[in-house]
Amino acid sequence: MELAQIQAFIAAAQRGSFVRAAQALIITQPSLSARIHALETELNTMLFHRLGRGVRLTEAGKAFLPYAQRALETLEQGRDTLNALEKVSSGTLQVGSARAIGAYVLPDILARFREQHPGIDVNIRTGRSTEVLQMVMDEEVQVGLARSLKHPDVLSTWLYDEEISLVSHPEHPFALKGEASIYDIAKEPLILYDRDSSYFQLIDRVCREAGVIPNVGMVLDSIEATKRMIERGFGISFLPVHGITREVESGTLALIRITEGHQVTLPTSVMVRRARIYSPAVLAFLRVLKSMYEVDVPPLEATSV
Amino acid sequence: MELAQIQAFIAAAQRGSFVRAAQALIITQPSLSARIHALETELNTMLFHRLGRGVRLTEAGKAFLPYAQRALETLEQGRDTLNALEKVSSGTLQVGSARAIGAYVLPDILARFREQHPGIDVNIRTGRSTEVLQMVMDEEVQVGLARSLKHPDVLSTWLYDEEISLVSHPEHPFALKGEASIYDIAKEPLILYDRDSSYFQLIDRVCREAGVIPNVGMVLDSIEATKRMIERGFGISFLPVHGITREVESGTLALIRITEGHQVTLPTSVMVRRARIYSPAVLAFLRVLKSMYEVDVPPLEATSV
DNA sequence: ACTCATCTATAGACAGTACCTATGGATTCC
DNA sequence: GGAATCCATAGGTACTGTCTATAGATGAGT
Repeated sequence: MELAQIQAFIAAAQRGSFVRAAQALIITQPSLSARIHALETELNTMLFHRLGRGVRLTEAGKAFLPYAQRALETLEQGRDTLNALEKVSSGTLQVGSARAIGAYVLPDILARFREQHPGIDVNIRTGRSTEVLQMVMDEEVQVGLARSLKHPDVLSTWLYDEEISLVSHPEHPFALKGEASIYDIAKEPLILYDRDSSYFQLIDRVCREAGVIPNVGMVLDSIEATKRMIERGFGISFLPVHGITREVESGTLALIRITEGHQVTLPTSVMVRRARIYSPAVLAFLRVLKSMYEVDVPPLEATSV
Repeated sequence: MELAQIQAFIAAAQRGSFVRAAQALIITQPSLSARIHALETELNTMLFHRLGRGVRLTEAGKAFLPYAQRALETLEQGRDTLNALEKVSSGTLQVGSARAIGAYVLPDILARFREQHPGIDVNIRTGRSTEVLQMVMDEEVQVGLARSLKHPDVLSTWLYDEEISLVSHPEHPFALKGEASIYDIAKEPLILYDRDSSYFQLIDRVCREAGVIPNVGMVLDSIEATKRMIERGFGISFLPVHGITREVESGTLALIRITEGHQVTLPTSVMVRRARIYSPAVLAFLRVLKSMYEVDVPPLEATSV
């Protein structure tokens, strides 16, 4: 059985004539006759009575017709679904981003990306790093930017280390001195945010490794809220440097060096689901990351269809 | 799009490997790879991610798979339906018959037919001649035996004239005399049957053409009941000769000649729906009729598949 | 890190197919 | 009875779908 035979069968059934069915399918009448004959041979039954002028469905033909029509309609619906999907995803890029990256780093990346690829729409979804990993796994997004996490089905490429700095009010004794020791830090009320985040766990780990128990004054739910509290003198915090460049330049927040020289960083990666081939939009985005961060992104050698 | 491509797509989706899908479809792996590639080219989308070992459906592939499976299932159901239809009708013959023919003439025909074609089952459906015509029209039966009726879509071939004879009790004055006039007949209680049948209309017409009003004593519902009443002396009747041969031979009923020489007959035909080709069983049946009645039956020159 | 196994994709050859035109045979219409 | 129309067959041919052989890529094992 071939789809061309099914098409011939349906066309002949609808028109009662091999000649008119052939015209409709833009083939010659002997070709259509041969298609019908081949189908009847394979099904081992006559589908049409041949009259002097035209044809008429047999009982078998009448019985088979609904199935034939439904099968072709189903394939047409499948094709339509793919076309709709293509329309939706063609020229778009889904990016998953950890919150800190999404708010303070991704805008620069997107500005550069849009310069070079104005026709590609980008949809951003944010979450914690583990959530971003899952989005990539489930193909809810095509590309993820987050703290480096490992999974056998995901290809991660390190881009940069996010620098985390101690921050205080500009008139705080730490700011006047320009530096603070771990011992001093432990005595100040510490403002943190997002107890479940990798950032929170990082700060907690750094303090404990330094042998101090952090004096957590409050836990907020965002970097922005944290900045406002520090500006009002309610405490100090560790924040990603990318997130406070504007406040530091305007003098409302101060970066404090740690006397012992501790460097706190979060390695940040780009993640894609492992596959042989990536869409042009994904490849374009990875090229922008490569040029901005001057690192090799492995999938870039793969070709697309 | 070809069904072979759909089959390859489904097999690969189910097995996650072109090699195993090819094995399942009993083709080589490059053939399967080519089928998938052709399908993806026609649909203008990737259906599979190619991994190092095996393949995985893309989102587009996942979206298309249910449609592909449903289409193949639908065609399989269509094929199953035809197989079931074939099983029902293969080796069987549906015959529609007028009641008088079905009871007294058809048995001889069927005896002869079964001698020559023991493997063909015959299903008989009876009714009045107009009902038999409709059965042939609707293809509820393949062949009809009834009073000759005309329809543009039905091919009728005369077989014989059914002789209708006056019948009485053997000790009835008519039987003793061996004949009766129309005048005499009109004075006797006439027993008829099936007021709506062509036979009833025939008798009524013959009497009126002879200028007499039939003295209808009773109307029964079958030839058998009519015979029993005549045997009990309740009246006389006109009956098909084929239907009373046994009673005449055993002396329980008598055939009465009509003095004026009236001959009452019903022309009897075989009917088939017009078509170019007939099944072997239909052709076999028509051949038996041809040899029994020594008439040409037109469709016999047509060939079957 | 290297080698081997496994999988998909490509290239070239070729038998089979699906289409064409021409025309035969049958039926219908005038 | 002849013309028109329709379906079926025959012969020719360009194209297709499959094969084998092998290239290229990835993953597993050592």
